[in-house]
Amino acid sequence: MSETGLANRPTRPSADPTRERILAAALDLFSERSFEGATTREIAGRAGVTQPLLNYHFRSKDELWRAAVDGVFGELVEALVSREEGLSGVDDLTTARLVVREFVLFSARRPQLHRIITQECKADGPRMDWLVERHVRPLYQATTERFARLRQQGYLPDVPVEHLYYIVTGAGPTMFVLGPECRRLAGLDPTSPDVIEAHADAVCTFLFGR
Amino acid sequence: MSETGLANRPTRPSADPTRERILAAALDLFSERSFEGATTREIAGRAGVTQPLLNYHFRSKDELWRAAVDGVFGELVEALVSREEGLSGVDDLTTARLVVREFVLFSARRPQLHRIITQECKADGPRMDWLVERHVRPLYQATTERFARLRQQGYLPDVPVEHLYYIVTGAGPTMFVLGPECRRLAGLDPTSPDVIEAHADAVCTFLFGR
DNA sequence: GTCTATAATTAGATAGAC
DNA sequence: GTCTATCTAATTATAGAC
Repeated sequence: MSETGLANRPTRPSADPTRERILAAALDLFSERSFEGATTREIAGRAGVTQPLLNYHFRSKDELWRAAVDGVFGELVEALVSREEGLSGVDDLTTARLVVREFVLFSARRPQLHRIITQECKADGPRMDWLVERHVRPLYQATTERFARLRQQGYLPDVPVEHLYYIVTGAGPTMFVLGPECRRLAGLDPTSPDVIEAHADAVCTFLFGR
Repeated sequence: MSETGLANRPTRPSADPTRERILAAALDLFSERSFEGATTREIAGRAGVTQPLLNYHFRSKDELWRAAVDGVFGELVEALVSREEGLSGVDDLTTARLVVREFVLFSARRPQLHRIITQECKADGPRMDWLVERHVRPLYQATTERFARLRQQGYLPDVPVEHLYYIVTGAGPTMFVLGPECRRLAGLDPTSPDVIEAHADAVCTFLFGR
């Protein structure tokens, strides 16, 4: 996995608590309302500071967005890498199951990541360009390589790995990305551990069988 | 299916060509850029008219959005209903396969629908409220009822239908929702008939087995 | 570092001519 | 119906005090 670049990614350097509160608020609002829909005033308000302070800590709205995105992707990579590190000696199928499971759990914990990917990758643009090349491509590489190995071993149906990638990244996170809808529509709380477990089970059942 | 209200939905009344061009441009831009990200000036520009004309044909930006959304959902319901109408006497499993397949084909043809659902259902708001109650809930009802029947007959694994719903609405459209990303990342053209067919096959294999 | 005040830009909507 | 011109409000970013 190290050849694909997943592991050697920097964690954010700053530990300024104000800066961190701004980043957390920015991630929430950007992911819910999209880049244009989120206003810097509201981000500041949720972080408990005034709006011009964002321009002190970050050069622009755009740079604030990038910093917030770097944060969540760092968390995802950290979750996947540390999950896999605890599995030396375990067979490929079980490893894959557990990594996919970890991916679903992460998607439930931080649906913001998939919300932002969906917002920015619907159309070409400078933010999509940055997002794909910096963050999404390494994950795509690692994932499709894993799926290819599993398919060769007969653990997955004969489906091209590109399609498998979009099936898994769709089936896993969508319930959590559409959390408010899910609550209204299905009467399920997508933040409850039971629901999250059930969804991870469901996705793994379809992917790998019972 | 008629009890769930899928069939008795009005088709849009107007046939004014200018109005239709505005609606088409609005659907594209709203779905790519989100409600706030799409400007009425750009919608007007793509439709080949001036910005104030939108306020002549539609009371507000909000009403324009609703009209555009009514349009795509009308197309989806029309596609699903007419697909099923051509299948009297066919067994339940084959019918389900073909309806899911039709859903994937529609998602490839009109990814705008899922882009808009994703944008609006990430957070509660007046547009999510309207969208869910008017359009999404009837589809959710019809879909989960179908899945419940198939599960009883043993055609689907023992997974709660709510999870099945989010697995299918995630796995089917995501490749097309993220069309520009897919092109860059996987080198596949998600508008090409071959790719669309392959994805429909992959989703059906994933869902119903070979 | 964090604030108040404000500049510069841009958005959606309206008035009124044709 | 469609246009030009313009109003009002809201946005990001900057200046400068503390």
